[in-house]
Amino acid sequence: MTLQRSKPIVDQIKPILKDRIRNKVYPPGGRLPSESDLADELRVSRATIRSVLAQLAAEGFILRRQGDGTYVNERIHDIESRYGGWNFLHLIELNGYSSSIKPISIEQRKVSDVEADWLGVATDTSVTSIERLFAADDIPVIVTINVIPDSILDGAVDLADEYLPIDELLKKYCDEDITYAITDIDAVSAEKSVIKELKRTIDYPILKLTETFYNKANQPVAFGLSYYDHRMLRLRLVQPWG
Amino acid sequence: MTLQRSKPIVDQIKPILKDRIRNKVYPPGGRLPSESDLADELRVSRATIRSVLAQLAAEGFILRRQGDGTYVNERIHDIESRYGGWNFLHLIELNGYSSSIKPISIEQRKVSDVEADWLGVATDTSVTSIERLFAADDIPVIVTINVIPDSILDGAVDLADEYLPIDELLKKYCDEDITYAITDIDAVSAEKSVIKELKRTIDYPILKLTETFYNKANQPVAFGLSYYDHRMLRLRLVQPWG
DNA sequence: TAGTGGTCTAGACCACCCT
DNA sequence: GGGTGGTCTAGACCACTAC
Repeated sequence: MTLQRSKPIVDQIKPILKDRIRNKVYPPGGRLPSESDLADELRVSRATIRSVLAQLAAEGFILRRQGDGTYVNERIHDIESRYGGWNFLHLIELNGYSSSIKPISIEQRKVSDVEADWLGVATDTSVTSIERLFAADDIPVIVTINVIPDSILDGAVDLADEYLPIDELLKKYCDEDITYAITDIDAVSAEKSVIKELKRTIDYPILKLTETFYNKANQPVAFGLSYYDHRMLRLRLVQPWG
Repeated sequence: MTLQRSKPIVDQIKPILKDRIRNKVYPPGGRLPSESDLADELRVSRATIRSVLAQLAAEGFILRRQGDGTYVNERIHDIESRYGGWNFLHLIELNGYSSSIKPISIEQRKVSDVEADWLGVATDTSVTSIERLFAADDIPVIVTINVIPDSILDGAVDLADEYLPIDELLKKYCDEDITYAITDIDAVSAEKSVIKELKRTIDYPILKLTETFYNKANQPVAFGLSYYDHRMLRLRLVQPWG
């Protein structure tokens, strides 16, 4: 195991430890080696190890107890099924289903009022809208509509890229990196347009996620509306306290 | 401004910078002093300052750009209204409403099946259940039911403590600190029992939050069910990317 | 008491942005 | 080029837990 200088050491070590947890080299509920031991083994400073462990703790993978040790959180075997990060395909797989994605439409059109508001653009702005359906074991569970202003889009979106998550689309077509996202969560009765895609009976509520994505310059670069059938796929948050 | 040695410096500096942002010493969208300048001013090392700034960035308050500077995120003036942290009274205030809390009941009873499942206890376990109503401008918006196993409770809960958030209750009556919480989010039709408290028409969906709280030993110490009227109070997440 | 994680320092070098 | 944040090191001391 050799560490390269090109990539941050932290980003190289994190997947190593994640793999060890996944492969039960460090078994569920079991203790990890001490910071010093890990630092020695991986030939890095203790501060670097600490930085990695802090990230894993923030994500809930490990629990740290002063004077005691660092332990694998056995309750979070499916921790990546939590909200945040946002790759629906991955999310579905991690919940034990086979995932598939079905493009519904790609079109250029004027923004809606809601979209213009969140994106902070004029109401006659042209956008590219991508509507997609995610299925778990071929059962439709999520419908998403993503909207990107044409002004930042570098060319038309290739139909072959319909499966790409929003952050990769932005990277590929706008060279934009998402810095953070704001999500509002609502409960809604399944509207007719949505019901059609989700193929469910009309009378039970689903979750509506209203997302806005910002770049490094703090400008909104994309907007998303997702209808989420939580009966198949739980929307789960892990919140470190304090 | 003198820093004490007793409390971690990071925890002393963080509120200082937060205050400066709130009081617009560092105006919205404006730039903070460089890490070195802050380190000099506050008489700490750059690493310490960086640790504070990393926390503020993770919470969305500031944006950091390599080679450029650190900026106040003007979009997050109401950032504390995001989910996580979990003090509903505070949340309501930050949304610009006057907040109030109305205890509905405190009782000792057997756990329900759902509660027993989440808490990992036997079905005949005795628990203390606290049901409360939170109002914004006197309009009921949240109903919460918190459940704590009597086995870890140190004495009966005083009626005067009904206004305490769950983490403070656990601290006071069990001497337990919450390490993390897992929350599942559902959309539900307002059930009759809930409707009664929320005083709404029956036919629109609300959010149901199912929370389990864990201590340092990774044992569930409390369970909560909250019904959340998102029409008055948005449920908002801020997600740092990457 | 030994070993753990928690905090903090001082300094180095790098990547990046702006002018 | 000069300043910024990003990464990393080596070492120190402290607070806490388990034994």
